[in-house]
Amino acid sequence: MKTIADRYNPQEVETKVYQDWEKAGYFKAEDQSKKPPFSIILPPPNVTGFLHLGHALDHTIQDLLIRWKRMSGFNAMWLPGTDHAGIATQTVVEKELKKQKILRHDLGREKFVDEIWKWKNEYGNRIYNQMRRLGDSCDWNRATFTLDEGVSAAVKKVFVSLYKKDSIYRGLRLVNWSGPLETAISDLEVDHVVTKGFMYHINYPVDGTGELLTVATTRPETMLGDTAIAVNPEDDRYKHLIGKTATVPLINRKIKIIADTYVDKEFGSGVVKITPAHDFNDYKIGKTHKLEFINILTRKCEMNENAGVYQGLKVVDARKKVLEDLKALGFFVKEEPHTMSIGHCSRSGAVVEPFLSEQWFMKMEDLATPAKRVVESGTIRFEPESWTKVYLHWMNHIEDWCISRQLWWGHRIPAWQCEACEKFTVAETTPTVCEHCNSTKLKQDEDVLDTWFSSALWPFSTMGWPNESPHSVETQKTFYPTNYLVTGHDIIFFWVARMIMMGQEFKKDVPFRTVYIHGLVRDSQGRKMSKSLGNSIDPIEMIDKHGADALRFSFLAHLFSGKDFKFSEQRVEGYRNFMNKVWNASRFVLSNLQDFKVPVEGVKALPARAHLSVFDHWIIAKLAEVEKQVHDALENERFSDAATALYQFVWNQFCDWYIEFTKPIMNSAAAEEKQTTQLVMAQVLNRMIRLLHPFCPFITEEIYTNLPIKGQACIIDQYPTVLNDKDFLAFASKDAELEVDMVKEVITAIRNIRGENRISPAVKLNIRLGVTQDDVQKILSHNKSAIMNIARLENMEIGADGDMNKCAVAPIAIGESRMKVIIPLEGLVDFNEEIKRIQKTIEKLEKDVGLLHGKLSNEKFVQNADPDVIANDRILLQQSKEQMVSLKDALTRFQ
RNA sequence: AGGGAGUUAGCUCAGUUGGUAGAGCGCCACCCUUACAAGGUGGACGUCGCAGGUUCGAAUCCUGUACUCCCUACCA
Repeated sequence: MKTIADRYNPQEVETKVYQDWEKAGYFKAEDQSKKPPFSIILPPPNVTGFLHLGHALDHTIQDLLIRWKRMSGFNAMWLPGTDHAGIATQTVVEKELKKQKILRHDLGREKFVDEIWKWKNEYGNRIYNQMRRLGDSCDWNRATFTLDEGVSAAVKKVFVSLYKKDSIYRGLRLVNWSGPLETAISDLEVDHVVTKGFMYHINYPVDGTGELLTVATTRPETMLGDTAIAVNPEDDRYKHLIGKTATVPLINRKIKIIADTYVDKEFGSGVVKITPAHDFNDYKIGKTHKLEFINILTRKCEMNENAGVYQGLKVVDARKKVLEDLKALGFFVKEEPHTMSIGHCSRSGAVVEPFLSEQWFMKMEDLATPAKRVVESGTIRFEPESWTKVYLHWMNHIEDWCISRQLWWGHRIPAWQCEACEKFTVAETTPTVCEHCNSTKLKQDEDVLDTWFSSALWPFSTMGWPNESPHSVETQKTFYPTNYLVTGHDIIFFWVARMIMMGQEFKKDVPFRTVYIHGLVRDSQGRKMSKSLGNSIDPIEMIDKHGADALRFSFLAHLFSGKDFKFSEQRVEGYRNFMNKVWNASRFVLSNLQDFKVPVEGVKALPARAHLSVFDHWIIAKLAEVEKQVHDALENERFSDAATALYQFVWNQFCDWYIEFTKPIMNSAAAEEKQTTQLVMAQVLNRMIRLLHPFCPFITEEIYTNLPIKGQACIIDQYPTVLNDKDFLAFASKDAELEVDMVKEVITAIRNIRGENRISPAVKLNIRLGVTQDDVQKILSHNKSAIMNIARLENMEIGADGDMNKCAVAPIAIGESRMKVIIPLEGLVDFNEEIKRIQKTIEKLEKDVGLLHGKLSNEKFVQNADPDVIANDRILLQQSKEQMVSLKDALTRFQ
């Protein structure tokens, strides 16, 4: 038998343990198996990214599920992957090249994309290796990248198929535009920042009347693109001007004065300039009133030829110049401070401009209908359930999705424009002739697809769809739909909803059964983790310092139904301590099994009932309890309940009591009794370690290797449940629970008196247990040595109360049993502390008695309350009264 | 503005059918008791946001209200 180090050192074991798992192939799932399938697809992190705490939380939950199911006899498959993350990756590589003074456009598309591939090949495995540090038990053979050939084929097939049924179309629309990146970006990539700016009031002369209309705007430079002025139709101040025209200062364009209820009479001046090509609201008005759309910006967000003399200026400079000129020409009225929220590009930091451009769109309404239905019907369940409403609310207000991006990194749109007829030919393979005019002059669209397009297909594209090879077919048959999708609530719309739609459309089935939504990881004060705040924490650093198991456990033990997770290193340290506790408890057991004869039946070996100590029966009862708690909690995704139940079993039952109770048996008892306890101890530890494994896999695997009774490896050994463990758990005993509770109460009472009277643990006490009931006397004398050992006693008498003169007294009542712990204090302490202690107890009892008496003398309570509750209260009242009497008596003995 | 969530100990949070409020951390005191000082034992600390209502009884159910957070859309 090996011995293990006296302090748990995660660094020493984690790498080795992980390599052993991987070498043995325990993470691999079978395409075909007699075992029931259980599958999870990992939300793919950015291929060039680092593992952050959000991933760590997300992965810990998934790994817990996978390991639990794997141990529970399932063909558990966890499919890892990485995302090409269009904008993010392109930006990173672009920045790197800039350091070498190389610009993207200098390289050209092909060479630049080659550079990104180089980057991907160099750093693409970094995050996988970080995942290994966390203990992720993914089936690495199935690892997929979003630009892999198979996934690309799926993307093309889906695009073409949706285009053919008119669900994908091309259109001129206003989109969020990032100037530095020269691309449209999704709403997800826009950060709204509350900014202090100004509201500028500007006069527009009304043609022919000599009147001036004062408009209020935060963006004076956009007046160069104005094509109307709008007022509220009910606004008496301006009613007479509706239908007339006004002149835009600086560029002298004649524009209509129109009426629209969108205009708020109370806000600003009640007059709004309309710039349909540069504002989302104005765009809508422009559409309804059929206004002209004048674009005044270039793709780099500089002023274009429509801006006249302002051409070439950046937006902010144009604003300055426009204001100067307005002042010079007398059109400027005033400026007022104004707070507004401005969209910024999350990648470049630049202000996002609404920009009119040709883009590809996906019609969402038809796709949304079946996707709503599967959630409404409960085929897909959100956990926590409240996200269902959020999801449906969004689906009911869904808008078409701009799927094209003006980037180079990503899935290029499979559409070819004809130079002759300008129409598009959309196909999975490069077409040779235009399908409209048979011209051969075709040019592929320059744009790539939004990253979320390929993500939407992820649950089935990773399983080989649409390839029809046997492997692909079997994989899909076995593992689709998956069981869980685990992710944060920030991407429900961008990802979860779209996967559901695509699953329905192309697989005619949901992509997953349960969507488990966890909160986002924040710092200990609840702030977002960000570089600028300097509060971000690297999970790898946490693993280096405290071990992966401690990090994982700290997540699982504090994961409360979808709430944001406030991370604190202190808490990780707490669970590091717990890991050490597990380690040392195991060490204790192993050191006491040196002479243990391993039964040939191994884990099936059962103790001979006759020789089981009451403590053995008791710990098995507690084990049965925790097995049930853990199972119920995991089945209901109450991960923190499971973690907490295990924590308490290990620390408060196994370590605090069972180990202490067994010490005397190990040291002095008869060989037969010792052997039985050894067997129970080995069996309980074995189960405890297996129960803990999905939560903290490394330490448990390492301990498991050293156990005398064990299977092949903890990771694939059976997960204990009250069902599959029933033979062993049959040794649990209710009587033993009652008996041990009694012993624990007595010991606690003695410790309590010791503590409050500050009697040193070094002082061995002489005590008396006042008991009149025969059966209670019997139980206590049975357990005399245990009590004496643990409570550190010199002598212990059991019998009548005797002389309680100058004694500390603690009454105990368990069920029908009554006893008193009586400790003579003469010569040990100053009595004042004990008098205070007793007085405090009496006060508490008086309060209780008053309360209970009040309740029980209330006729309505007696009439209406549950009989059990009444009976219980009656017993409590009687007990409290008895205890009060004996304590009052004890108190008089000090005078 | 619309939608969602929350308010319980100093901090982070449990509290499943209403029946005298719990855990971990932190704090205080005492202890190196032969697995563990990353430990042990004991202790202090709560008007359950506020106000009503239902009930014999409310942290829990109902109504109102204050505050906080998140999401979506944002007023030119």
